[in-house]
Amino acid sequence: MEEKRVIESLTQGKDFAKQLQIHLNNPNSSSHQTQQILINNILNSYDKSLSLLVTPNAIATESHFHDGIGITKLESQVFFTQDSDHDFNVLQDHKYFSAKRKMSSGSSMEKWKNEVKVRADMKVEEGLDDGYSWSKYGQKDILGAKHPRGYYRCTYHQSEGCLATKQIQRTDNDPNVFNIAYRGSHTCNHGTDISSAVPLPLPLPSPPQSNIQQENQPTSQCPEFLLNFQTLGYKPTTENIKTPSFQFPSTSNNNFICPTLDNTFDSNISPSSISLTTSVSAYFTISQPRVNAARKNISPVVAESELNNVVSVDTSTSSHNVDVGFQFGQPEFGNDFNFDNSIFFD
DNA sequence: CTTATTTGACCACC
DNA sequence: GGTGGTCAAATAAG
Repeated sequence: MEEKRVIESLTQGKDFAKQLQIHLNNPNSSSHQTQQILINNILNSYDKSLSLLVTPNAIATESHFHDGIGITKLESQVFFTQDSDHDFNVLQDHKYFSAKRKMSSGSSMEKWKNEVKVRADMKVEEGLDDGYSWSKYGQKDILGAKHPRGYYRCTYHQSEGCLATKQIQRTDNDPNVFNIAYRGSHTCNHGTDISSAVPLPLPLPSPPQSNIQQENQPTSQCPEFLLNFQTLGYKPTTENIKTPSFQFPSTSNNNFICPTLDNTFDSNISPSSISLTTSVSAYFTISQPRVNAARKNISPVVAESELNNVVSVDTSTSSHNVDVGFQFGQPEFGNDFNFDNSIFFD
């Protein structure tokens, strides 16, 4: 397993190097920051490879992140528009929820798998849509927290027995930043299809901005996922999905930078890197399951943990066909995507 | 009318 | 007993 991870990491580094080469050959379409990002990605790929070889134990910890988040990010549907008056940033925090967070029902329940931080410098009530349909079933004031925590479960909890749940809570420091915790696996047929990730078009990065808050910065020891974007004109919960507002935006002036979802690159996405994305318009999504029926040939019925793994894997492997526009190696999941999840269950 | 959300009550764990 | 998570009736929205 370690070998595969090392190979994946090295492959990612290679892919980023290719992207860098492309950018260097097309200076007009590539900013210096973009190139720096790619360089950082390359270096971090090597760092990861080395760490995997030197400290195999780190893999165990790392796997938590693979298990934990992923899908929430990959499935996040984010609409960026340059003409927006809003400034919307997303900080997705790849944290494996610690064992201390237990469910009242006891050990039989899954622990919270991950936490996503979502920054919304606008009136976004809750966190990002993640491609699934959620229904709120409770809200609770949390001790020591300024803002209540919302409890959501999959809309198909009753009809299909889907056990996926998530919690959304504003952070104390910044009400515009949300912590989103996920638990359970989607067993419904309505989850997002990761194979349908919509790649964003070139060209790349617009001038950087520097208004990004740097709280919860990722570290190499605790990979976190960060995204920044502008304008997210939607509310979470089921409306996002039902509303066909998620349409691929005009690409003419849209730039897209999407950090890879693989923790390999989490550490790459430094706040400075993130800032590069703050002025761009972009849209990324894995799919609109109920909208895009063309992808039904690819089973969306994947346990969340699996999807999380897919995220990680695909980021590392799919970078082979990563569009140059994806500065952080945003995977482009093709329909021929083939995921061998066995490597994550070693 | 149907569906989703709100919110106080209830339950389990520590 | 305090706290977090869930339930379910009431309410709101479509």
